[in-house]
Amino acid sequence: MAYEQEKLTKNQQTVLDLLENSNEPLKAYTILFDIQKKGIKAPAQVYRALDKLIEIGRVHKIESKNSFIACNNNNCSSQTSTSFLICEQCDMVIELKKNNTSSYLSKLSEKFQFKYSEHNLEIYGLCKICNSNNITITN
Amino acid sequence: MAYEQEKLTKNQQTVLDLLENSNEPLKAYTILFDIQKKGIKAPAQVYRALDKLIEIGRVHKIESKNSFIACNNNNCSSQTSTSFLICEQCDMVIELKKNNTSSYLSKLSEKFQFKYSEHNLEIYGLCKICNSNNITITN
DNA sequence: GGTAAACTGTTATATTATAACATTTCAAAA
DNA sequence: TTTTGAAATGTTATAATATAACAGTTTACC
Repeated sequence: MAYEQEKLTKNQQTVLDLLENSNEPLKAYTILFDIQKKGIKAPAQVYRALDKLIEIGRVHKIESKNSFIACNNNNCSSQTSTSFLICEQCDMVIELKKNNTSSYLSKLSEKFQFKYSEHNLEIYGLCKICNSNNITITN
Repeated sequence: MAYEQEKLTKNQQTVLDLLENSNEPLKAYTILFDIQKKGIKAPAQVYRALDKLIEIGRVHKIESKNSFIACNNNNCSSQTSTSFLICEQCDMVIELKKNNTSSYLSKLSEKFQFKYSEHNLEIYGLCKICNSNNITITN
């Protein structure tokens, strides 16, 4: 464990701390609001920190929600391909590791004579907990 | 062929015509600019037409590009799950049919005790033409 | 210690999207 | 064939998301 991680600056660390302690993806302006007490006052500061964190693989963007989430994979660094399971009910997100999907997507691309480079995959549905709650309620 | 299609209104048809004649996904404000000569003057008009076209499955949104593309599947109606191959070089997009991915994604979700409902999949890479051009150029 | 690259703080602005509301269209029920 | 109600329209205003630009500061490192 404990990969060598790039050292973060104050703003980057502040944004990452917030994301790592969140149970769901956060929007940029939510982040801004939540860390104003730490001296970050402008959107550009948040977006810059996010850009860097994304670049080094510590944070990912969930495109369909304009939201950001801390990476939960130790060795995601510089990975631009992401796959998420997103619970429609509680907003919890599970991040899948690249090896769960990349080879399949690469092969799928080949069928269309398309050279795979990277991907975003956002799967919506119900997490285990919400699904079992629903079953209980509706029976 | 020739599925019974829901009848479109003037604005919806105008927006759809533009998208169907485009070689790449278009942004909402590009659409607005391109159809101002047809009497559509405000963003809300474009977004309303897009919302409806998306709802009935004639148009899809490519989330990572904030762009819209006409559906090239005759029977996509009411389908919210989409999969695209997007060429990084020429912006061409191939839309995959649902049966290419859904069962795989559904099974993948199950491994994480997650109940699949729908998905967005955006694969980036090189289309056949751009890929072969590149090979030619770089050799 | 000099210096280049990266980061910061700040103001302004661009881009993407929706709210709100009065009016019009149009198909289908009375 | 009226009426009526849901959907669509035109319009103005504003919200939400994101970037540009620039001067000043910190940091790594030679």
